[in-house]
Amino acid sequence: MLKEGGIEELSLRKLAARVGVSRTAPYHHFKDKNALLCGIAESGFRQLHQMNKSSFNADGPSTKEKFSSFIHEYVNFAKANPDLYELMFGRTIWKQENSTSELRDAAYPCFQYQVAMTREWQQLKLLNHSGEESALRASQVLWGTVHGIAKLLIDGIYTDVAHVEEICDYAVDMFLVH
Amino acid sequence: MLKEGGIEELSLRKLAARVGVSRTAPYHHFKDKNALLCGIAESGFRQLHQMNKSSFNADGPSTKEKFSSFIHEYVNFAKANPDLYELMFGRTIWKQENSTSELRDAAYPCFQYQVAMTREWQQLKLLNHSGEESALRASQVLWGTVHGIAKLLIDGIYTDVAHVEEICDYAVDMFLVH
DNA sequence: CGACTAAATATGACAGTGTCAAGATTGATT
DNA sequence: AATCAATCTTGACACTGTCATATTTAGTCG
Repeated sequence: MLKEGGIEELSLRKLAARVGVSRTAPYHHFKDKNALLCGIAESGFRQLHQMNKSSFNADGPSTKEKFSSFIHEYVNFAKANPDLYELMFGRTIWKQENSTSELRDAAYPCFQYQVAMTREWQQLKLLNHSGEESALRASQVLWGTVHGIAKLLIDGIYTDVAHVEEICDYAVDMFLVH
Repeated sequence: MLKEGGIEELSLRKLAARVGVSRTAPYHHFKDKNALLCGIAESGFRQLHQMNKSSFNADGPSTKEKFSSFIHEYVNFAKANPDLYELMFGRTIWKQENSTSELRDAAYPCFQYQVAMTREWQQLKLLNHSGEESALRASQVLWGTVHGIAKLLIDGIYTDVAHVEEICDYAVDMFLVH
C-alpha cells in the first residue's frame, strides 16, 4: 500500500479490509497505527544498514570508489523506495516521542555505521577539510547532503530524478580533496 | 497554530472556530485546505528569498563570509520556524500536482537565486571541485546539504539543535577550497 | 432611499479516519 | 473435557475535509 499510494493513502481500515479482517484486528498486533509505521520503518533501516555494510566491506573497489558508491547507493535507495524513505525519515515517526524503542534500536546502529565509515575516509585523508577533524561532524554533513538530495528528488523540488547520477557525482567531487 | 502544534494539529475546523466563523467559511477564501497551506508556504518562500538577498548583497563581509552566512542563516531559518519549513518543503504540498501556481511563482525565483549565488562563489574559485563546473549541480548539492541538515535537526534525528553552528561551520569548511 | 447583486457566512450531511470498550470465537495446553 | 489466553468482531465516539443548499451581510446603482 505504501508503494501504491504513499503514506497518506495507507489507512488501517483499508489495510485490514485488504487482508480480510475487521478494522480493529491490527490493534492486537500493534499498539497504534504509529507502532505499525515504526515497524515498517524499522525494516527499512535494517535494509539500509545492510546495504551500507556490504558496500563498504566489498573487496575490489578502492576506498575512493566506495565513498562514491555510498553516495550513489544511498540516494538511489531513496529513489527506489520513495515512500519507505519518506516514512523512515519523516516527521510522522520522529516528532515528539512517536518513535518506538525498537525503531531506535534499528536506526541508531545504522547512523553509527555511517559515522564509522566517515571516520575511515577521514583518516585516509580523502575528504576536503582544513580545521580539526571530527568524524561525527563530517558524517552529519555528509549524511545531511545525501539526505537532502534524496528528499529534494523524492518530493520533486527543483531537481529531476533523471539527473540523480550526475548530482551524486558532483557531490562526490565537491567532497573529495584534490 | 502551525507554531503551536505543527502541521498535523492544523485543522480547518479548529482554525475556523478560533477565528469565530463556521467550518466552511474558509472555503470562500481558499479552494482547499491545500490551497491555504500553499498560501502559508508561499509567504515562507518570500521570507527565505528576502533573507538570502539581503545577506548576499550586504557590503562589509567578504564573499567567503557571505558563503558561511548563507549556510548558517538557511539552517537557522529552518530551526527558528520548524513547522513552516516542514510545510514549505514537505511532501504535503509538493507531491503530485498539489502545489499552486502561486506557490511555484514564489518558490522558483528563490531556488534560482541560490543558483545565482553559487555561480558567483564558483567563479571566485571558492568551492572545492575538480571537474567541469556547473552552477546548477553545485547549488543542488549545496542546497541538498543545508536542506538535509535542516531536516535532520528539525526532526531530531541523530543531530542535536544545540550543535547547529558547529555543524554549519564544519559544512562550510568541507566545501571551501583549501 | 430602495433594489439588486455579489461576497461572505452558516447549517446539514456524507464519507472517511483512528481508537476504545465489550463481547464472541478460536486453538492449544493442562 | 475444561480452561485460558490469543485473536477477532461489532458498536460507538470524536474527529477530519468537503459538498450542496440556504441565509445573512455589505456595497453599488438608478
